[in-house]
Amino acid sequence: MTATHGERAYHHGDLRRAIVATAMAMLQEGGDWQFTLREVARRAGVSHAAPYKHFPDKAALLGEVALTGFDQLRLALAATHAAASDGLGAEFAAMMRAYLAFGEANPALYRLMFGGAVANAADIHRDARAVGTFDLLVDLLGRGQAAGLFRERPVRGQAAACWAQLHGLTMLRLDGLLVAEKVGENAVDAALATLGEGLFA
Amino acid sequence: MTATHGERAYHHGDLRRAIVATAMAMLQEGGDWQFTLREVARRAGVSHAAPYKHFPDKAALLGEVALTGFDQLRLALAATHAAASDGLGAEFAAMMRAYLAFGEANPALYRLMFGGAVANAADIHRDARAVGTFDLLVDLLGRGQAAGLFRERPVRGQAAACWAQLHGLTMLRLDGLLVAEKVGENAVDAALATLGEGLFA
DNA sequence: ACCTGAACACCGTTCAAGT
DNA sequence: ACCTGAACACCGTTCAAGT
Repeated sequence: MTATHGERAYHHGDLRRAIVATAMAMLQEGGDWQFTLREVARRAGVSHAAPYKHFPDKAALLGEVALTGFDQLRLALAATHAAASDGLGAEFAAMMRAYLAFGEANPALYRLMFGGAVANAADIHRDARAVGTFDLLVDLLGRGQAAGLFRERPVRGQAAACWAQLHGLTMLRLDGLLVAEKVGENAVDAALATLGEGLFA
Repeated sequence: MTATHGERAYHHGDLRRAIVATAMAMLQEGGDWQFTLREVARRAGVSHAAPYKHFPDKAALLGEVALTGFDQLRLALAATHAAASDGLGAEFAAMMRAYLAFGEANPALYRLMFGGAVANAADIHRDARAVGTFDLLVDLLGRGQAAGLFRERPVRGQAAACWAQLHGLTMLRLDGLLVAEKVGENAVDAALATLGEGLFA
């Protein structure tokens, strides 16, 4: 009411952002990424038709949420870079841990990001916000090779190996397939050790 | 009509199997695993309520289909074992290739198997039909270690590393994230090479 | 024993109409 | 410009009723 003169922008100013935020919140609560567009609208306090003024369809909202997830993942990985002062080996280990921690902390969001249900998955993943995540790996491996820490191999291939290992571990764990009884204790650590033996010079 | 005396077992004998087969066929056609229970019934030539006489709900059918997929995957991997006569190295390479080929040939089915939409994913993946797939890897790595081909490490940890790498590569490729422009040519081969450098003695 | 048809509560999406 | 309410075509699921 202190704004220009009583105008309240109809609803609350930025419904688009509110919808994305609501969807993100719902992903955290239920472990399921299968939220419903109508419930998002309900929780945002608008009619079920309102979201269509901001997104062409549900898949588009899923895509926007996925990109927000990539933003968070990229920032989480970049933070380990900023905090690393014990050398490249420690920085590498911290990045691996940060990736796995993100998947464990955001299971539904992670599934959504890679689940193929988003609109034009190919386009989403070509987006700079998603590609940037991969580039952090490429950069780190490149610096590691220059320092003699990693074997000299095509760096994007090494990055693909790291990414696939991290992604595979994350997904298998979300599916409950890395339980100790089947795969042994500390399967994740063992798998990362094997990856390391292939990377370190 | 040559059967006992004109009785045709009402529909066609084994609706349960027909439903699973129809669902599998639909997975192959559309690249999408989001088939609808009503359409499965339609294509099987029964009412939309009929499947409920054989499955408690849709998730149960998804689970049955997923297990059928694990049967196929396990058989595909076991076939490489039977055909291998050029030593363990070749057998290992053949198994890696067979796994990746399965994912590429059955994208929707593969997504369903690991997508978390099935009923009680944890139970499904504890099923012998699914665990057997992993055991093939464990067995091969065990024989390889005994022969001095692979480094001596806890074999289930090595198997987890292989599985995660294969699973990650399969999923990332299904998502279109391993395109050459971003990750370099032959990213899959490069990633497998890095895995090999961590495994081979 | 196995299947059908109508019914219920829900979706995603569209569109004329409201402010 | 932004949102609502009713409407349409679809789902998953249930249940009395048919053969």
